Amino acid sequence: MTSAVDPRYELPRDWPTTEAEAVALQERTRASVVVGGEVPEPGTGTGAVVGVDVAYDDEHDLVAAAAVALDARSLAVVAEATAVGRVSFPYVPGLLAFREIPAVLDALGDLDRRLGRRPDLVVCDGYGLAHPRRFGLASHLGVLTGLPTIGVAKNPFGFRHADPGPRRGDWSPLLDGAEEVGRALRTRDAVKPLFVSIGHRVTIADACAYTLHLARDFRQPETTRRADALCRRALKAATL
DNA sequence: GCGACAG
DNA sequence: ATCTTGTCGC
Repeated sequence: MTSAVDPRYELPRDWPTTEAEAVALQERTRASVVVGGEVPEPGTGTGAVVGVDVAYDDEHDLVAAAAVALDARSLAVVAEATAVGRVSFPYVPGLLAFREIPAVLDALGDLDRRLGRRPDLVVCDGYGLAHPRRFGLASHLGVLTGLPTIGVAKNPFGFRHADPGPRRGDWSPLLDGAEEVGRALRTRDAVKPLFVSIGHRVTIADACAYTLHLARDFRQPETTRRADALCRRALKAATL
């Protein structure tokens, strides 16, 4: 007998309600992250690369998530899915996953059914291992779904980094003390770098290679741009 | 106690 | 994240 809903896209029963529970869950789940693995070379895969993002309307207590699948080679949009729900957790630095993942899982599960297969890679807006407890949004989503994930953020959070060279592709280590937790990666010549980190089942080199491939025309990856536009539209539609 | 702080 | 007009430039 086949279950109607894939359990890999369901919220765990022990999903936290308080900050203390959330931190404790991160501490005991961080060991499940897999660093390294094989994903198809950027641009040569025959599968789909998925971008996820979330938008909020705190006035109406609404949250809208979007998951957009792009053809790994052409970057053309092949499938889209959205999910709307109630905001269930406040924004707390270090606990972003608990605010975004519920809606993201819903959208991702729907997208999987529409695609008819699992994505090659999921690109998240935020961090993976570059996190106070090495378990940011991208890593958490990866562990829950079992999918390869990466985190691409627009800000360095509290981490240190030297300014990368001026050209697209130039990068410098993102450091938490002496530990390298990710990379500051320049995706466009003379434009502010992005901050890339491993989510789950990928190497940092592949994470950066994919980010560059997806950010061919703009500073941000095409996956993130499409997902961002879609979740904003879904939020407006839900508000009206 | 003060400041910093992904989205 | 979100509140927000025009404006400079490709």
